[in-house]
Amino acid sequence: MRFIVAKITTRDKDYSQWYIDIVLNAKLADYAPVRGCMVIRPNGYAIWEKMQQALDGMFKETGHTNAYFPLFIPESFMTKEAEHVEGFSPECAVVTHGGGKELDEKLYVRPTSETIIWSMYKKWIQSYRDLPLLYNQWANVVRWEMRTRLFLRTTEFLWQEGHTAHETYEDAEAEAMRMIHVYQRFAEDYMAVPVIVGKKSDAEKFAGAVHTYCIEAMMQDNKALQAGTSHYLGQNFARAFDVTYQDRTGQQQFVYATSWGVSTRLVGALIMSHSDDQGLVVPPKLAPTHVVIIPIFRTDEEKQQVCDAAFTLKKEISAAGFRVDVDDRDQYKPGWKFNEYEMLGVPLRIEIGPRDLASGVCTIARRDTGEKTTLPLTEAAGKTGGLLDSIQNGLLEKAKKRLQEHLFVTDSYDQLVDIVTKEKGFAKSHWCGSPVCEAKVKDQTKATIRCIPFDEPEEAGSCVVCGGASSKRVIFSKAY
RNA sequence: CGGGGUGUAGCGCAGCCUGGUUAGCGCGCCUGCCUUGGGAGCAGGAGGUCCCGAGUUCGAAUCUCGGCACCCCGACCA
Repeated sequence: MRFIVAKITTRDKDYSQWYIDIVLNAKLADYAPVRGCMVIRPNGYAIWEKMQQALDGMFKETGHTNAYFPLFIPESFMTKEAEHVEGFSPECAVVTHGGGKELDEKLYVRPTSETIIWSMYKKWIQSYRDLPLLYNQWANVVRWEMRTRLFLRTTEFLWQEGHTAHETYEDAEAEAMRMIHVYQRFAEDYMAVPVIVGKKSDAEKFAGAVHTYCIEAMMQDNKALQAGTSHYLGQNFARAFDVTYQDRTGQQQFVYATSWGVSTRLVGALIMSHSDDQGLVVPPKLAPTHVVIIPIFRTDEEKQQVCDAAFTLKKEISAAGFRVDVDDRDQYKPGWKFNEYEMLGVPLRIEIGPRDLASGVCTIARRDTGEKTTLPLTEAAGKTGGLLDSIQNGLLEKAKKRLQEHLFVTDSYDQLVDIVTKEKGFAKSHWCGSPVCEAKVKDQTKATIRCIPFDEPEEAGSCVVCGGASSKRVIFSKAY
C-alpha cells in the first residue's frame, strides 16, 4: 500500500509554500537569525559546489583566472559612476564604525565589485599588451532587499563575478556574448534547465551597463527567473576610474569592459524546475550523491548477507565513477528511507533484500519517473551511467516541453494581459521599444519584458501596446 | 514604510474570551521490546524565562499599558 506522509505542501495548493517546504525538508538551507539571511546547509552547499566546479572549469577553458577583491568598498568609489550608485545605493549595507571609532570614510559592503575592481585595473593596465584582462572572483555580496526568499533573494548571497577589460568595443562585446552563452550551456547541460537567451530592455539592464544580456528560465508556476546576466559596460567604468591604455598607434584610450555573474539563486532555479510533490529532484550532473543503496533485512544473518552485497555493489559503482552511499542504519525502516531519499533528490535508489539476493538481482528506482526495474546484481554498476544519462536528458526534455507549452505568441494586448496575469506562461509579442509601453504593461499587470530573445526572427509587426512599428517579438512575463 | 496576522517544548498547535492544582496535545528526540520490500506498534522517559518589561490582583500564559521580534500582502531587486 502506498502511503504518503504529507510533509510538504503540494504545488497545486500553494506553489511558494511548496518551494519553502522543499528547501527546508531537503535540508538545503535554513533561516538564519538575521532577517533576510539564510544558512546554506551541507545538502544545499554540495549542490552549489558542483555548480562551482562545472562553471569554474568553463571559465578556465575560456581563459579566465580567479582573483579575490575586498568585501569593503570606500564610499567615494561607489559614487563615481552615476547610474551605478543610483542603482545600488538604496540597497547597500554601510559600515560606519570600526575598531570602536567612527570611520573617516564609510565603507560599503559590496553589492557587486565593479568599482573596487576598476580602481585596481587602473593600476594594472597601461598598454594594449596588458589586455585583455580576464578575471573572475567567487565571493559573497550583500544587497538589502525589502523582501527575501530562500536562495532566490537573500540579503547576503554567494556568486561569481567576472570582470574583464578589453582593447576594443568588438572584443568586449564578444566577451559579453561569449559568457552569456557559457551560462546557457551550463543551464542546459548541467542544470537541465532550458533558457531563453537575449538582451534586457533599458529599464531592466544592470545599473552602469550599456546593455545587459541574460538567460531566462521558466519555473513550474510558469513565472520567469533570471538565471544569469552578462553586461557590456562600454567605457563607463573606465571613465569613472580613469583607466586608459596606450593603443597600438600610441594613443591613450579608455578600456572597454564586461562583467557577468551567476549566484546561489541557481539552486532555487534548479529546485523550481524539476522537483515534485515528493521532494527535491536533482539532475545527476549536479547531484552530490548519484546512487543510494538500501539494504533490506529482518534478521542479523540477513543483514550480514544483504549488506555484504550492498557494499560490494557500492565498490563497483564507485569504481565506475559515480557517487554512491549505502544506508544500513537499522533505526529506520526501508519504506521510511525510500521517502527520505526521494525528499533529498538522490537520482537513483537501489534496493537489495533477501528475496533479491536469492535470485541474484536488485531493484533500481529512478527519482524522476519513480519507475522501478529489476536487474541482475552483476549488471547494476554497468547500467548506472546509462540510467543517470537518461534521467539527465529526461529532465531537460521535460523542462523544454513545459517551456514550449507555456510560450504563447500573441498580437492582442488583452491576450497578453490574460497570459501574464493568470500566470499561464510567457507572452511573445511585438514591442516598439518605447519605455512608456513597457511601463504600461508593468503598471497594469506586474509583468515585465524578460528579454529580447536572440533567436527570435526579425519580422515586421506592430507594438502590442501602442501599435507602433516593431521588428521583433519580446518576452513578457511575471518574474521572481 | 502602509495594511493584516502571530509569539506557549526542536517543529506544528490547543489553553487566553470567563485569572485559581503539577501548562497540555500531535510529530520529533532518548531507552527497551518488537518490527524491517513505500514514512509500523507498545511501554517508559527527557525536554518550558508561556517574546520582553511594567501594572492590576491573595494569585497572571490568561486582564491592562508599553516595547520587541517574526510572518503574510503591497511599494524595490540577482
